[in-house]
Amino acid sequence: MADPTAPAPRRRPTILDVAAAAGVSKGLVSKVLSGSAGPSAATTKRVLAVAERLGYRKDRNATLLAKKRTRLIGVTIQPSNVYQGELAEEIQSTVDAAGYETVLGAMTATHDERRAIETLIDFRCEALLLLGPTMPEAELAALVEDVPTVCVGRPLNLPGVDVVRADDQQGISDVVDHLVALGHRRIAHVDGGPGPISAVRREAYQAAVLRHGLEAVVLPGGLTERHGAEALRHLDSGAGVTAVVAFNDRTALGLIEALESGGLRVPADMSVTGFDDSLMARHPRMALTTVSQLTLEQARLAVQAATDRLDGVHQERREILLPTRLIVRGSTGLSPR
Amino acid sequence: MADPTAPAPRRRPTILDVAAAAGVSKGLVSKVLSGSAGPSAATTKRVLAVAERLGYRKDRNATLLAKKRTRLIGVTIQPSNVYQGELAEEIQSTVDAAGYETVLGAMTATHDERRAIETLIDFRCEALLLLGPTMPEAELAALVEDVPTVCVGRPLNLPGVDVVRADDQQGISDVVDHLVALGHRRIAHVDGGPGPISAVRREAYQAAVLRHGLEAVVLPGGLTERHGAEALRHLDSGAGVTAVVAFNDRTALGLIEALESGGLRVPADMSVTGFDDSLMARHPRMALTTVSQLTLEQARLAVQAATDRLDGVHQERREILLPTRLIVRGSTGLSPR
DNA sequence: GTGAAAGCGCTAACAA
DNA sequence: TTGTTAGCGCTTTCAC
Repeated sequence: MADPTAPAPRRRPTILDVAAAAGVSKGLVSKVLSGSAGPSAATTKRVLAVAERLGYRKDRNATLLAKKRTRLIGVTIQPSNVYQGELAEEIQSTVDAAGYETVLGAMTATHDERRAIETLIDFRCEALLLLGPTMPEAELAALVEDVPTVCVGRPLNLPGVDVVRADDQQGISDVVDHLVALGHRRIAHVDGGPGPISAVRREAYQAAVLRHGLEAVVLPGGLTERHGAEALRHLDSGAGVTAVVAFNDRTALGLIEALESGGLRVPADMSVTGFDDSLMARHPRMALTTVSQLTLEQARLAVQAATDRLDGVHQERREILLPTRLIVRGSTGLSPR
Repeated sequence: MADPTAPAPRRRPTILDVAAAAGVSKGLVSKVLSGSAGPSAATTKRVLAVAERLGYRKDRNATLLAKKRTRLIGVTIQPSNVYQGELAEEIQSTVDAAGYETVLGAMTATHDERRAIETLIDFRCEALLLLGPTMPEAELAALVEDVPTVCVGRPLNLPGVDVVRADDQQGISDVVDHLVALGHRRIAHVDGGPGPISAVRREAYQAAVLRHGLEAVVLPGGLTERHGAEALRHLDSGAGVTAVVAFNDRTALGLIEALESGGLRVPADMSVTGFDDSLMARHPRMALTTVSQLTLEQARLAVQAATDRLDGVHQERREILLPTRLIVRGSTGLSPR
């Protein structure tokens, strides 16, 4: 019951179709389409017109297979993470400008970091940008052994892997100085849980309070509002704490929520600080004192590090620390005692 | 000055290397690696072991080129958009479970929607999931003419394109009903700017106030806090407005910020509502009355629509509207008059 | 300036 | 069960 008037199941045109329609060889078409010098102006024009008319598009898989270099840079990302999203967007633009292309490898519940990285390698990416990788270092080392890799946003000490991240230590140190200047003498820290960034901030906190001759009080925490709220339970053991340095903005906001629902005022009874300078921190109702990172700059430098390696500019391992900036808002005030 | 002890620039092993090392043909290796029934248990074991030892990974480009079907589903995404990130994450999981794979096409400043879609098509994606596409409809129609496409999160009336989105009309209608029940008789709307979703919500607002015999007051706005704040300028022409239905949470929060910095109290002097039920809306300091969408359900249904088409389950165009839920919080209260 | 032909690394149909 | 072979659609020498 075939309908003779129905259009043939339109096979997507190949380079051969274009070549035939333009009356040239496929080799010439390839040269025209990749913009290499050689083809005459007349041929170029004709081929381009035919390709356009046929709605021709190169098959990317075939192209990449045939090419010696792919000029592909793979980026792992957790799509639901706002910071990584912003990073990825800037990375994409920078990579574009550098004459490379990006491939995103999403990490989700069913698709862990290892799989994401493997997929990117399978695409024959020439370099990898890992946004806040969480894999065990040894595994990661084995996985990216043969491909230039840049780790963004967390410390990582692997031979061939460049690192670009914010100077968290400086950021936390500034926060503590700020609180001390306000007269606080008992300053606690809500931890970010396991993970290398938490460790950096925790240690920075400990070093900073020690420097001021104060005692370190570390409360178990995590990355989200819930963890911040729960940290309060550990706080109320009457230790006389008047200020809390939270791991990040979300943790801080969760803590504030819990404090206020318990009848305490911020900052009158308790000062609280965050980290990230997120959108929420900026709203006057929140007015969170926090630390701002140069996110876009991180993206640019990470791409730079990768392309520099690919272009043979540098060989040795690089670790780039970007400055942070303390943003003082209304969640911190003079110590009540 | 070549160092004779330096390892040869390790060429990545191909299927031929594995075949040679295992003493079988590359065809057999291919079968083993793709898990097809045929190879004996002994061969399978041996080949797998060799592949493992050599650190062999299939070249994805070669694989995809050789295969008849790619089982690839392309997803366009604005990485910095939180909702799209959440959607993408759930989409990836669902696609995974359906035996397909996703490819993300990021849209950025240098890489617009057209390019993102073209790239996905170039990968030979079998279907496309467009998250909140913004291209002109006619262009979009021509672009996705030959590939099954699902539009997520905005209305779109194109012959072959399925649509999955929240029932914004219902959501806005509920909001207006809620305000009217609180005694408000003069309710304004801060618009979301150009774009199809704004149109839907604006019209829903107009229909809803009309239904209550009230006058429609539409203020120019946009998607972010800034637009919400600016809307205030248009509001203060003493029109006696006591409640504002903002396009989304961000617009609403910007408006609240501006109102309060002008000395007005929310909701005592003015009730304000948002849309999205974002993280910020939930914080007690914000306590924004808003509308919640079933984001994850949208992701699942969108994937379902795509795979159903690919599996030949349905042919006709589908438009799926998901219910919304009014979340009443502290930003709305009794009308002051 | 243009064409011919040899791959790129894999799959899949067919033979053995 | 295993091997052989012809592509997949493109790039890239190397002649002409």
